[in-house]
Amino acid sequence: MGFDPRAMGEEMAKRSGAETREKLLDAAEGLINRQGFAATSIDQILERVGATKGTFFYHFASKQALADALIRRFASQDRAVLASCLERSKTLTDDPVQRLDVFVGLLLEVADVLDGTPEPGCLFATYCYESGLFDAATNDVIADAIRRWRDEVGAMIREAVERQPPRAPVDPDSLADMLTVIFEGAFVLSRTVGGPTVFGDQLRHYRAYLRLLFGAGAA
Amino acid sequence: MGFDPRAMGEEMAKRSGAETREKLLDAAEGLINRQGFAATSIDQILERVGATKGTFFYHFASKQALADALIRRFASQDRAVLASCLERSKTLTDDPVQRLDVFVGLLLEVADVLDGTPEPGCLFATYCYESGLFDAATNDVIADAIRRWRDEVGAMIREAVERQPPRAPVDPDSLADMLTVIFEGAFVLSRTVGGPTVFGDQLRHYRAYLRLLFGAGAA
DNA sequence: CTAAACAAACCAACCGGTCGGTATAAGGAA
DNA sequence: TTCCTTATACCGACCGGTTGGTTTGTTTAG
Repeated sequence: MGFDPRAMGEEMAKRSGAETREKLLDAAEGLINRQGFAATSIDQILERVGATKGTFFYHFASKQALADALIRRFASQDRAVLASCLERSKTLTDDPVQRLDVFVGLLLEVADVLDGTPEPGCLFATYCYESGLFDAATNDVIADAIRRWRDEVGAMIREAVERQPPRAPVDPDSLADMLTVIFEGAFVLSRTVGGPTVFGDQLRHYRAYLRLLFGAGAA
Repeated sequence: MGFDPRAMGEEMAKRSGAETREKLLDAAEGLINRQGFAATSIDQILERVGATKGTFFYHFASKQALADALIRRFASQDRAVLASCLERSKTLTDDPVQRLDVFVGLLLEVADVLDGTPEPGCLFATYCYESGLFDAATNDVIADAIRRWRDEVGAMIREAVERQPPRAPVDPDSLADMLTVIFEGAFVLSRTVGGPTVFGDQLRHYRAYLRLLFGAGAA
């Protein structure tokens, strides 16, 4: 968001190319969240921002390029969330089993934010249900992002399993994937039937499952 | 499906309006699964079926009407799966805790089918990520279908909880919703990173969670 | 001067939708 | 049986509007 302290008067600094680009991306993301990519026209995006066609094609070579830039930005934010929770959980505890629990606890804060968002959406899912419209490179961005969660969370789970044998046999990869599954599933649930604590409730189930598996205190 | 026993020769009965309608729905579903609704043109559907514009608008008043007919058909199939698994689980055992386990076991067969499908997709999710394109009645079909799962599975869980207090506190509704969440999440996972046993693995985690909660098999 | 944005006209392709017409089969009346 | 009517099912040319994208030129700020 970062305001520009110099230009708080009335007129925003006209000479900010990157800012206009971000505004175009923001408007596109909002519209795509409701209608999908195909139904979102360039004119609609332009109308929201208050720009003209020339401006759009100055910043993006094509609509496809917009789509690509958009998921890359989204994937970057997603990566930041993962890295932040990962790092904080490592700082807070050294025990692998506890760290896993703390990690999910930190994600619960993210879930609360999503539950407080009017129309929560995930660009990954939106794109994947229109995957036929995008080229391989664009689709790969999504796959890479999801695989990163699997790798990082999977590593944590492996450490926890090593420290404390789970109460039931566990496949670390699919158990790590389950985090993605729960988030993506919660998006669908939230957008269809709604509810004020969908993300939180589902993530708490995941945490309860982990706690039962690694049975804190009791074995 | 009901075949016409009179016209089994070679030429299909020309006078089969319902059949053409189904073919249009099938073609539309396939295309929408890959591109979404907005990007799927009527001409594309027609080309697949080998029909012309006049035929389409003879069977459907508009593209919106096609969308509506399509989810209603999908919701009807979805309802059939739920009813089938529900009824069979009731036949197989009387104990509420076991019935829940059997029910999920039957769904595992469905999961195997999905894992064997080239491009598994759920129209509910596809629509929900383009929800801005459909009217309220169309969107309601999806919400009703998902609520039905919550109600039916939620009732089973409540009976199980009553019979055998779970190892951790349980909210029946959100635990029932978790089934939908896992399926929908598995769709996204399957379509992005792929894998031959995504649905099965995730559903097995759900079953493992239930077994740990209700201590089936081992206590 | 150059980067960044505005303005407006223009284009071919495609979109959802309309419309007049046609082939076929069933049903009734002669 | 033959003829006529009627409804179903389908055809394909056509229409106005929108789409992504282009072009050419002007303006503004650093």
